[in-house]
Amino acid sequence: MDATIQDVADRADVSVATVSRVLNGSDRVREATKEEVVKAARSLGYHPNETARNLRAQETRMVGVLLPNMHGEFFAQVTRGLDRKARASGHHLMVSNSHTQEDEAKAVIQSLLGRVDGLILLWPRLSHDFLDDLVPDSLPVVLLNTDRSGPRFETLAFDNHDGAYAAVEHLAEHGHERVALLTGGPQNYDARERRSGYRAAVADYGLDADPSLELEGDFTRESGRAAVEQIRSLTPRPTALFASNDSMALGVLRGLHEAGLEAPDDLAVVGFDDIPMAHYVAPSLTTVHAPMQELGERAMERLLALVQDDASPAHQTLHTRLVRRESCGCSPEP
Amino acid sequence: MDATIQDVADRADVSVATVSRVLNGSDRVREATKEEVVKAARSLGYHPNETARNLRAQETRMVGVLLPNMHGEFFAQVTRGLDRKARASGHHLMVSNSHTQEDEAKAVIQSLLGRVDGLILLWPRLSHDFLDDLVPDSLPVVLLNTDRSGPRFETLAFDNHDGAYAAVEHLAEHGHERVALLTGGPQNYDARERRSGYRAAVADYGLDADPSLELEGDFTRESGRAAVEQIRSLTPRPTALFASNDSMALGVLRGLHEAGLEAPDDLAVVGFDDIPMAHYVAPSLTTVHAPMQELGERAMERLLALVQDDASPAHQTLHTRLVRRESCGCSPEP
DNA sequence: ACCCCGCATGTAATCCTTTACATCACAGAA
DNA sequence: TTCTGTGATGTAAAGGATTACATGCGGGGT
Repeated sequence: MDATIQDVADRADVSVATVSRVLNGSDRVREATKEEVVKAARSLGYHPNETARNLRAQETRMVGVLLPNMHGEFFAQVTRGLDRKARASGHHLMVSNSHTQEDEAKAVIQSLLGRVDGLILLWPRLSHDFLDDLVPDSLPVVLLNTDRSGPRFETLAFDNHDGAYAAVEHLAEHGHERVALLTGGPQNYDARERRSGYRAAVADYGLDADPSLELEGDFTRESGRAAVEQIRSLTPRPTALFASNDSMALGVLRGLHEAGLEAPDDLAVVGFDDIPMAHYVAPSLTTVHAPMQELGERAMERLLALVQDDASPAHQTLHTRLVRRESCGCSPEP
Repeated sequence: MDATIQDVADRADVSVATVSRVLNGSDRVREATKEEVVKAARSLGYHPNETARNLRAQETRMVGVLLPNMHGEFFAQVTRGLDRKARASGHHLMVSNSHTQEDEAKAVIQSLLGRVDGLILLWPRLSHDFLDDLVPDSLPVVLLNTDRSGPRFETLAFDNHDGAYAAVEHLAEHGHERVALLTGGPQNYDARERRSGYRAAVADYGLDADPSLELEGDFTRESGRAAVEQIRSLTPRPTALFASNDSMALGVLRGLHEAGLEAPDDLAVVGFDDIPMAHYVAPSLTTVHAPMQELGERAMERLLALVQDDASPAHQTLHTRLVRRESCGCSPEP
């Protein structure tokens, strides 16, 4: 058994209150006593039991984070932002990824419920009502990249519509008239918003509005790769493609390579997210930069404000911007 | 304030003991009482305070995980494995990534100390002694990809030496005689082991043992990209390269592309890790498969065994195997 | 008719820390 | 000398859940 504060008190021949005072606030305690206590604690290898502390303080300084199991790099970036901010204010992250089923996610949230001071959920197909009766009113929640309806939860999302619009606009400026879309599935919030940006740009620039140009993907690399087959079978063949995220765009580049084709000559490609890998493929990927790390940082900032009762739930949007590289036909930016 | 077990007991007109019994073991309790309690709990939106539970049970069912801030995809894979196993046995992950400084890591471990049942550290430059007096004896620890010396901590690592050997061997079989090495830095355990595998193969196959063929990298994509410059300035120029991880290998592919060169014709490239992206670049990357997710799963399994006192610290190695794709000059496996 | 046993439930100790309040000793003032 | 104020330290009550042990009630055996 680990040493308790009582053991330290005994060893230093003082009461537990004095030990606690020395170890925390260093209230007025006589210098000699202080030294005695510190010595005793060290010699016993004493570490305060955080659980008891948490129980007493009625806060855990822990934040629950729920992530979907896709999005390798995307996920890593967001987590980094979360962790940075959390640590800066002495909080810890309890992460849970790889939940696919709704009931599984439900179980995870349930099990997190009594242990965390707040919750950050990245869960693109979330329905609000569902959360409403799962989470107690007293628990602050920040939702990332999801529908911003309810007044109860804070939300934070990328400017998906404008980003997608800019991507398609750029392809139109390159002279493309048949621009395909690779979606991220009908359920996903980001995917729906990006599709609406695509459609708006198609309409505004008078591009070919053929519904068969909208191909269904699921945000995985593999679905991007598989889409190449479909694209080649379209007549007339599209000359450009907007993929709703970078993973799929990279899959498309791979698919093209396997078919002996190449971007941008055979198909101009633009992605969304600007994951680090977008730099490093050949040709490098033109994409819409989404500030993933900033998303994490802002989310944590806001959550901690909510926890400390310094704020009430709001709804923010993070701006995106197009990054021109090779896959659209530009020469890369410096 | 959230409802407590006492509130539920009052509402259901029973004692806290009965409530606890109903909510947990469902000991022998009269059916009618049970229903009454459940109803009361539901109507109050009661969730047990996990902190109190943890204090009483003397365990938190939480595991601390410390990761370096590099290795985007690598990290994600390992975490996935950890999470899977943890959740399967009702445990939670407290992760901390992006620690770079040693004292920062120290602080993180300190702050984790009273809150977790065990620790999993992925920390390639770790020195054992350092941990020895930081972590109390009673806390189980699993070290990943690090030096396997002490008897106190469990360790788990890839078979780096054999994997690297197989990679260089394969390049030799392709007929290459000047095979360069891109290292992961002198401090890093994985990097050192992989270098020793490279050297062994170079010796066994009578390849050019020129020390200037060993280039220093740091496991980042950028260092791979930068290495291309150096490789081109070597005389005679190496015809093949073994990069100590996939991130750097991908950087090399990118660097080649920028220089108007291409693998495998201008330089055959083999990596290490087999991150998912290795499939998806063009040309696809021949690499040594390291079972990252399995590493995570095994680590968690072992840690939980240690926590439950079902085991004593051991030292395991996970086998690696070469995956032939395009960047070495092979045609890809089916 | 009496006793005992078992089932359903209650009482209270315990986990470890923090902290409001109590106490004690001593110095300086009257 | 006695009283008071102050600084250092101790005592004990939370905080919320689990659980060993205690209690009380009713039915079955003799």
